[in-house]
Amino acid sequence: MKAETRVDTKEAILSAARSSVQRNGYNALSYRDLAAEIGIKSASVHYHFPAKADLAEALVDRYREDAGKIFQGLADKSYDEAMGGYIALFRSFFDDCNQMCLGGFMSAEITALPEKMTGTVAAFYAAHIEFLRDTLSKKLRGAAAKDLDERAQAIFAALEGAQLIARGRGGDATVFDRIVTSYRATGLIP
Amino acid sequence: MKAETRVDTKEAILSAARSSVQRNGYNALSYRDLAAEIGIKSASVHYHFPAKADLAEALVDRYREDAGKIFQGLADKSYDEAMGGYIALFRSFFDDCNQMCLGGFMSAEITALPEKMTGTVAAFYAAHIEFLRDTLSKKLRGAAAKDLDERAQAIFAALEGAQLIARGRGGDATVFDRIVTSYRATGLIP
DNA sequence: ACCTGAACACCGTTCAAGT
DNA sequence: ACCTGAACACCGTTCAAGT
Repeated sequence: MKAETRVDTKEAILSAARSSVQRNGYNALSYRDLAAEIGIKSASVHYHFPAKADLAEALVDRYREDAGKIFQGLADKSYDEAMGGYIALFRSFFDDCNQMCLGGFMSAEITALPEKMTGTVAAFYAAHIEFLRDTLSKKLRGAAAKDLDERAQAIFAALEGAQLIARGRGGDATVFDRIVTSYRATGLIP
Repeated sequence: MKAETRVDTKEAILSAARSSVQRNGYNALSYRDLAAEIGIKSASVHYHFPAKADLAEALVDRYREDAGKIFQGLADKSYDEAMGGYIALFRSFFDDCNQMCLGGFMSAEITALPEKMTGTVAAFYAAHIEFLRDTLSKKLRGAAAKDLDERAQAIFAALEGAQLIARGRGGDATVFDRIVTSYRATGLIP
């Protein structure tokens, strides 16, 4: 089918937009720049995503799905491998132009987004908390479900913060590494 | 003197801009909205701060100075009071329209700012690390200076992350509180 | 010294018009 | 179904002109 051989415009928009937002944030994303990169006009981007908020919502949904696949791949691994893989995920952002987690950007720029996006961002958080809870349960066997949830949320927040601060330091991955080492040494990350 | 009785325009710009940036970020700040709020024209804002980046730099510098004054007020307190006061500072952002730390926003939006701002943001970080290092030294008496620095950086990053995630949850201060409780319980914050 | 109106090239968004 | 040119009200920035 033709539709499979040619590059799908909607997919091309999502891909380029995701890269741009992870580099510069949602407010800095330009429909005209995006269109130019793909080779269409900005009005065409509006055909697929009427408003910027629609594009943002699609981006976060897709982003959460992709994270879910990675989490699935780590699900049957040991605690050390699963937690190590999860942390490596956060670290990988620095390999490509000091990018940042989409969820972190959406939290910062949440006021620029419609109310509806609150639920979209919450769903993204929930996916992370769920993975971390399951992973932590491998290590902290006797722990209550509520305690695992609290710990998962704390580790997620701490890693987002480590990424944010390392980004502010020019995308220095060793800053991220040293902070994570402290998280492990103090016992936040078991 | 007249200059003392009337409200200084430059000060009014800085004050309004700070509030706006802490709510919505740097990219969302509008010179025209800012001018309208103060009662001048946007071209007048450019007279005081030629480019938005100049305003951002002045904001972060002022912000760091204000933080320094608060740190001084906590300097001669006990460890518990100093650390408690520091954490209360982060929590206070939620009391007023889900604001965020200026440093956190600048880290996220660092790509929208000129290279020069890297040093400005770094100076802001350094002020926090210094305060935390001095505070931690009250509790961890025998610790090496390097270890205190690492721990200070980790706590700072973790608190920025807690604020970011609670902001993404609609500015729920109890989310921030629960995360901080985990930081304390696990030993990241002694 | 401080402010302004007008212009510039940008921006998201809309819509009638094309294929 | 998908794309586009043109228009709209916005944006940061510049500058000659005002006081």
